[in-house]
Amino acid sequence: MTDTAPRPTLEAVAARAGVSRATVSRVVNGGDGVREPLVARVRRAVEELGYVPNQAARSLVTKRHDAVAVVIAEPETRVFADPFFALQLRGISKELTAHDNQLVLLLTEGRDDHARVGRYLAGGHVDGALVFSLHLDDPLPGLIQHAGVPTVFGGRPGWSDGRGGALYVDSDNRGGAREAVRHLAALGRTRIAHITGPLDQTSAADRLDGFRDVMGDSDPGLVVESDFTPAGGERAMRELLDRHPDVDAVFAANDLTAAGALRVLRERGRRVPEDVAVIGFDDMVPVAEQTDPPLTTVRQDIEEMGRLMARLLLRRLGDKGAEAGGAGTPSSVVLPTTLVRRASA
Amino acid sequence: MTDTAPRPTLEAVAARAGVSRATVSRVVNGGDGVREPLVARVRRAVEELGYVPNQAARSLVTKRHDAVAVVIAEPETRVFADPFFALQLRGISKELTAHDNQLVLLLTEGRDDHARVGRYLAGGHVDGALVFSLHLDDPLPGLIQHAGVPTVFGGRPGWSDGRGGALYVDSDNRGGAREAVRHLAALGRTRIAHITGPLDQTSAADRLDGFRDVMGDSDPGLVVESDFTPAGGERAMRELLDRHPDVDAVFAANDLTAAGALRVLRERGRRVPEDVAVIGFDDMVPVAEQTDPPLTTVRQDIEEMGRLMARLLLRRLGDKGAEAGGAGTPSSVVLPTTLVRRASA
DNA sequence: CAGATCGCCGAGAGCGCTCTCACAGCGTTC
DNA sequence: GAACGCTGTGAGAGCGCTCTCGGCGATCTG
Repeated sequence: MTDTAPRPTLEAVAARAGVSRATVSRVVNGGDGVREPLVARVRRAVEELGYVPNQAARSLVTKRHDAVAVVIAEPETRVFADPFFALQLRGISKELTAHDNQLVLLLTEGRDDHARVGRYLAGGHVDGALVFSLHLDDPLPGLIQHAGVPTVFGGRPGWSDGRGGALYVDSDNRGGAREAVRHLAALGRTRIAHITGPLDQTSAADRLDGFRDVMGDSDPGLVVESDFTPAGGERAMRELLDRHPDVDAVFAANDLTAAGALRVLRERGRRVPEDVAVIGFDDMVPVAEQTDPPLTTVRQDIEEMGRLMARLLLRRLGDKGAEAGGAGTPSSVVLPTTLVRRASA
Repeated sequence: MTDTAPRPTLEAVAARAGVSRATVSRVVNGGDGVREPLVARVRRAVEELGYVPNQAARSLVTKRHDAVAVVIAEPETRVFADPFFALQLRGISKELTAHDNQLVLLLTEGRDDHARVGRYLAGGHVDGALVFSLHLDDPLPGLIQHAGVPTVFGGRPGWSDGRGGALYVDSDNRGGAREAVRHLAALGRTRIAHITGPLDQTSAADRLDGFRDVMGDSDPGLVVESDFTPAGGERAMRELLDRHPDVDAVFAANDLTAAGALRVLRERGRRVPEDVAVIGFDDMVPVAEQTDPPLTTVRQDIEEMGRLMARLLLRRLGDKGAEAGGAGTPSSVVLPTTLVRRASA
């Protein structure tokens, strides 16, 4: 409640320590090239006055902000239905704070927001951006690249193959899907179906590719497109059961979908996993553990993805500066997945 | 990749428009007191050059940052198990961006992080803070008050009764609990139990109070302390069933706990809701809809809570400045809850 | 129609910091 | 013992903006 205590400036610290502003600045920023007795004196003055550098003034001259934007597009859709982004944020946050960077969160919904984000990023308020954009046709990535802000994407952007240079971190959706389907096959299942996610998202497309890697195009009827929701899972499962009553295994593109499928299976009197084995994707623990039976699924290390995204970006930012150029330019990363066996397959 | 295009300054815009820096500044900040032809000329120059104000320079003189910190303490515990914080964040974000404020996210885990956050807030990088601190003994709120940053808490802080002035937004945990228990009573249940959350959190304590408001202290054995987790819910339910086999209704302090209880009930052969009616709290949709049977629960408007928190803070910040003082000082808000009837009660 | 008033605009100071540059002090070399 | 390097320190400019203040033309008053 003490209204705006006048925060001490460099000048004040300098006066108290009996040195110049420049020396205090040097000490505050690492203390290279200042002799020990002075360093101590300055440190003490800083301590006594409770000096904290004014970031605005600093940024003004360094053109650095030590801040990174995290852009999450269209949160309504999916983001907040599961802890996916929360975990990524945690990973990002850890890495960022470890390097004294701030996290500016930008949530967007709809087109006008895109413009706002574009302006913000172009405005040079942050040093870089971490962007989550799920859909192929999202204009956001384009805007951002246009803004010229160093960026790392969460999940492979749909267009990244052709053009070079887009940095991203993704998990091995295709490999994970393969593993899931192989597991079902190893269980002796022969009529294995796949309920996909929305195929305009690379994660869903990649999981479908993984499925096909193992199953081939043999019976296209066993692939039903869906939308990552439980309701979608129910619908797809019904369709599947009607068209192919002999189906004995289902690989669902995510856990929510699997949960929906599970319900329909029970309702239709199929036992899981005896009659039909089910595997999900994501390992959304609160869901996967609550289903009946608990869901076998493919886990991705989400927090680690976040951490890696931040690390990649920070490294890129560092390279531009005068950091040790030894590490070379960073490149995109695809993280492995692991199959988590519970009861459903 | 166009390395740091030299962003245009006020000076540049002024030159192009043939006016002074001051005039451009006026136009950029609302344009009061500048005659129309000039306004238009400046606007055009801004457009043509793609001018974006340098926030650092601006903050340096205004001492305003148009940024608010959101502090989430100890995310590991509970935060990321459910979409609770994600939804709050969304509400906060909406309100903040509507008033052109940025959201700086600070996630903490452990004591050293507290110090870091304290330093950051004291450093005056943001105009205010929105703080989520779940536990009574959390030192963070103290630190923050000490830092003298205008703050709004998410959820009633444990100590706020005695001391004055702490602004918070909470949902009506006590009232919601009362409603839940009354609903069970109206169903004709007489042996109503309560599985609590961790009682060092005000939300859990308030829900217990609400339970007692209706049930009195009649049978203390019907209250079992737990921890907001599914496993805790299972444990508590078992204990309850062992001690009171005649229990015919359970009010669980949250949905996760209720899900655990449901499982034990089924395992022990009790039908829900016929033998035992169950109500949760939170309306964590992905969980509440997946349980068998779907969970009756108490919903709180989480996104609205976030929005309100931001609104309160913004208003407080505005008051300090030269805004219309008409609205008076804002005060804490308690949001109503609603009972969502599904199948479990 | 003179004088007071008002609205609009420009000049200039200064926010708190970093960074370059000059210079002081010291040790080294021939 | 003079010339030369160092290293450590201070002086000062300037980052891009806001905001006060003073000037000046236009309007209002008596």
